[in-house]
Amino acid sequence: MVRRLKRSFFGRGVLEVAPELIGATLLFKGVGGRIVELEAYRHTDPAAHSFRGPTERNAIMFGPPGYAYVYLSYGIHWCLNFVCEPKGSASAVLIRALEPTAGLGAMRRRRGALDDRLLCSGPGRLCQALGITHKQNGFALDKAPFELFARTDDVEVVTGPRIGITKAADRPWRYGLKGSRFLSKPFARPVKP
DNA sequence: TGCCCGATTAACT
DNA sequence: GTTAATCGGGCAA
Repeated sequence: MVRRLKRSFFGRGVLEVAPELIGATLLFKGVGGRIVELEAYRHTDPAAHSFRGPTERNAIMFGPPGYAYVYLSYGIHWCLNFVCEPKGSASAVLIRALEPTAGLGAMRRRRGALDDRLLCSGPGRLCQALGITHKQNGFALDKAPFELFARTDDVEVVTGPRIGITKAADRPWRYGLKGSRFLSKPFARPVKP
């Protein structure tokens, strides 16, 4: 039984929502896959875009949950977030990697002839593969052209420090599907006692 | 207005 | 391992 995720799914604590999204399926115009990696950002978190208050860029983060926040990273790459928590809490999850399952042809065309492992393994890569840009900023996640489906299988979720940030880099708010071949980077193996 | 730097990636050595 | 590409946000002046 496939269950569509509604906007209300996101109206809870971002640290609660984040692990539940691992294994969920994200499609944009029928192209996408299974979410295998993401990171949580809260407005009380110095690494979050919303930390210093609302601006033109981050306005969507301060709106209601269940919408897409898309921003340009390093002047080059688009990155996709899902807004979480009640309106005004300005928290979101950054979608960092997908296991491609639908529309492989379109993804290969947009990304160039690469190893399928590199199609969606990174926040900029997956936006390029799905064709997501600033035009989708503010789109509802439970309405076309977006589709989101809850996971249907049991998954094992691993956590670790977030990637590519300098502030609050110690907080373990990166979540991944254990053993996935489509992570942007491996998670550190637990150290033996 | 000017300057620095970033929730990144690919192509280097 | 290192670094260029590329540009908007945020802050100092």
